[in-house]
Amino acid sequence: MGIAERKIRQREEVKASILNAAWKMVEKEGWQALSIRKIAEAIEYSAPVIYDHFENKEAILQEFTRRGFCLLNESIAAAIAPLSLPEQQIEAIAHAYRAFAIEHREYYQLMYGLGMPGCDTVKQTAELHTFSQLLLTPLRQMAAQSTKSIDPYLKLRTLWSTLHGLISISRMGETDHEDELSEMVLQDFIGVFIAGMR
Amino acid sequence: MGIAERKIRQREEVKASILNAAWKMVEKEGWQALSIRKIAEAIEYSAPVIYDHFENKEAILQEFTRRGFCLLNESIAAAIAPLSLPEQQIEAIAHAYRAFAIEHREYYQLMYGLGMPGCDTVKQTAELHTFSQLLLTPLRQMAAQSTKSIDPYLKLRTLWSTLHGLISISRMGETDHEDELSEMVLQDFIGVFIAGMR
DNA sequence: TACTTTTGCTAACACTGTTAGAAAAAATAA
DNA sequence: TTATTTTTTCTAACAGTGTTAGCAAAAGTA
Repeated sequence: MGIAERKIRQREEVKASILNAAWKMVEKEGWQALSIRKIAEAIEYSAPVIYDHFENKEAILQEFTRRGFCLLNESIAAAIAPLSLPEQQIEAIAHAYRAFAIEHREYYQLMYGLGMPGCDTVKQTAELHTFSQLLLTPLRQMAAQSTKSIDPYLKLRTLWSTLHGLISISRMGETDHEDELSEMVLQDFIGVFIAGMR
Repeated sequence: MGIAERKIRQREEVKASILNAAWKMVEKEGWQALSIRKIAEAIEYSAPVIYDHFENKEAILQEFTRRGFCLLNESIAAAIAPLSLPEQQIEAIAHAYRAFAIEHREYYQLMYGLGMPGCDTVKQTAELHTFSQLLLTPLRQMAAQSTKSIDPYLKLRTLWSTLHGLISISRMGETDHEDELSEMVLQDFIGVFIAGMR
């Protein structure tokens, strides 16, 4: 009986179309404008149908948060893959992080709860662990090579904080050339950060 | 005719009670729970009265953002006042910033649009300029003393970014001892940051 | 064809910010 | 004091929001 399979397939098609429609809306009008009723209209179903696929609106945002971190992890993984020196890897991570935040504006906004009621969602995202490990590996290598006594977790936090802070502050900036400025700040920070670990 | 004066006084009493009621609600239930109707109920007026004092809900949030930056600026000014060495001042600023974010959780959340639809409000806050100047002064002094060629604006951004990132990332952390960790990260960063400017 | 299950819809609840227009209160003028 | 004008404040409504209960229709099974 392939009928059960078809039902599952159709179910997942609807689920995909929900996320699809939601994403289109976010791209056009931002997270604020996203509403269950508008998604329903876009997929040509009534609003309650959405609750057969997602527990609530939060769950939809959670799914996008997860996807965002997946994309970010892939970006970073790809950036460090061709490099072997931990210093170079750290620099590559920083640039990949910034590039992701600029390229995938909406994703980043949601992931870090900037102007959204999805702030508590992040810590429940499993992909965050992968992200940590991705940064931790080169930091551990550098800590091992260093003459100083260095805590890789501490450095992970410092690096991550500055990267995220850089994006956040840059986003609320007034000037038009925020991108160039953030590029320079990043370059400057990375230099000091790596020098501080040697 | 003291009657006009009394009217103005009464008007401002109502305005103050709006902000008062709003703040109490935020302290108890967070920014998400703040609603015009609930404020109206608390001050024992009908909802439209609020629009005689504030253009819209955003304007109320804007006012709190302004107040938040005032408080932060005062905190920082008080912290650097007894110190003369720019290095010490920068360190004091960093600790004052962190202390403010921890002590005035809700203020900080609003000021930087964490989980709130008041993200665009920040750049319209005049007090932000004072804040910049407060950090810029010791950074300029250090840049002048340094053998290197240092851009104080660049360093301002780096410092601010890391401070804000530190708070943000720490807030979405899972562990209970986030405060101790952020304290250590801050200490570590300040060391590297100041060393990098000498 | 009759029965059962799944699916999807309408209608409603309890909210939200915001505005128009009427009613009540207060201040001014006669 | 009475009449008029101005100011203040309210009720009611509009257009939304997320979410749920319960019914009708479609689809699958016997």
